[in-house]
Amino acid sequence: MITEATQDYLKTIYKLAEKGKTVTTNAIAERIGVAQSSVTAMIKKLAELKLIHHTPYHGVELTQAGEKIALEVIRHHRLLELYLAEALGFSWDRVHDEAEKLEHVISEDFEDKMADFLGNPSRDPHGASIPTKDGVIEKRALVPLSSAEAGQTVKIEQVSDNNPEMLRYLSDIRIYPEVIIDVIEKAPFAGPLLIKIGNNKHYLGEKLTNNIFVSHKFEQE
Amino acid sequence: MITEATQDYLKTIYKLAEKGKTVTTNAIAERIGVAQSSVTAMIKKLAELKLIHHTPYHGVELTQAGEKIALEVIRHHRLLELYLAEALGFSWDRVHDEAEKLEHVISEDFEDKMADFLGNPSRDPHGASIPTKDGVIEKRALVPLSSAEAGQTVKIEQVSDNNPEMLRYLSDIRIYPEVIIDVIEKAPFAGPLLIKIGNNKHYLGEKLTNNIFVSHKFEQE
DNA sequence: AAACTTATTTAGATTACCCTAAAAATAATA
DNA sequence: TATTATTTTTAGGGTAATCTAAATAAGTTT
Repeated sequence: MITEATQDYLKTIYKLAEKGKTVTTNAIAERIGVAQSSVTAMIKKLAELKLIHHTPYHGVELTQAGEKIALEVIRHHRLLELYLAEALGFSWDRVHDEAEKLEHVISEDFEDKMADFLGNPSRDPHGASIPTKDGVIEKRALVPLSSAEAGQTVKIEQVSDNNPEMLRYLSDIRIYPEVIIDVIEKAPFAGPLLIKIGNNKHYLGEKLTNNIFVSHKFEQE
Repeated sequence: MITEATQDYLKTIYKLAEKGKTVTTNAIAERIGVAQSSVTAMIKKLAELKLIHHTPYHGVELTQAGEKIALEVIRHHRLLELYLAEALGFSWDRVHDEAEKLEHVISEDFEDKMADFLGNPSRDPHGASIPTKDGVIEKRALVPLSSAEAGQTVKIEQVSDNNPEMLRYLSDIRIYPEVIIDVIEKAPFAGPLLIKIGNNKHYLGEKLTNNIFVSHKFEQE
């Protein structure tokens, strides 16, 4: 039986791997919020179940079976986030925590009925891609807003979903997926960005701009 | 922290107590589907948490604190059942199992939003009363259909929610809460009942009539 | 290469829940 | 009342996930 903890580890490994870096024991421990030794123990278990490959001292990789489970959990999570927002009127800063608990317990039937209600959506409220039922996920080449240059016009594609306070601020200043913004200036040494949204300008610090992902307008259309 | 298992035991104790009989270790074990010794252990824990009173060899009783938790879980369960049916189109034989898992993980916020969406309902799809947010539950004097006599006209008030197969049969023959039926004849020695619903007649065995709860029409209005 | 730092793993415990099998208490019957 | 049957509890274990603290391996500096 695949436990909730197992699902959480697989999901976490998937997300860390997505960023390109090798997935270390440490990184998993930090992300999940457990001791490193707990991760070592779980890694051993996951490797026995053939859900990951583990090269001691050199990190882990999901097997196909492991990735399948990870994507199922992620599908649940993202469908839930959108469903909670659309059907129940949750604000976008609250959907993550609720989905985090529900993702492990809903049935296939529940999943299908949500997907149906939502018209088989491809993005969650934060702009993240929703894997299909058979485990296919759209891969987009997004860059953090922090890497944009003064003078560029970019489109907000996605924002991190796990910091409610940040999400509230972002909605205050009208930063959502699909919004087009202009980068007016960029202070040197990874300093704040001055951006323009409609008629408003805002300075955004690095903490923020690392968690906002954009595509360049000219690359889009 | 109140664990899921704790919630399940309290809910089960509440439901058994509701039937009038004393709540024995055995009854709890059977209902939850665990060994008796597991129940003994949990009883010890619940008594330490002052959620129940325990008289060894003579059963348990919920304290006020215990009943409060039980009613919260029951509220979650019944709101969820109705929500799943109304908002997501679940058939009434499927809502129980799904609600059984979700009831432990939804937030207060989720509960409130469901209640809102449903217009603060007082009954779930099987006719069971939904406790209010502050733990008040309407108590009705219902009798099993098996105790009705030939010639009586009764109103279906509630049916057991935990047997999907039975629920499918009941909806096949149009037995739902609020439906009025006539008891045509009753075979002796707790035999089957012949009932009339609209223009159709059906024989119902004891297994069924013990799980259908009615009120007598003349008592109602 | 030796010494230090950092990352990872092992060792040993803890908590929550569950189990089987045996013992003890209570209730039912001869 | 003594015996039998039933119910409940104790005794002793197991699994899954977690922890702290100590040991080991790998990577980095001097």
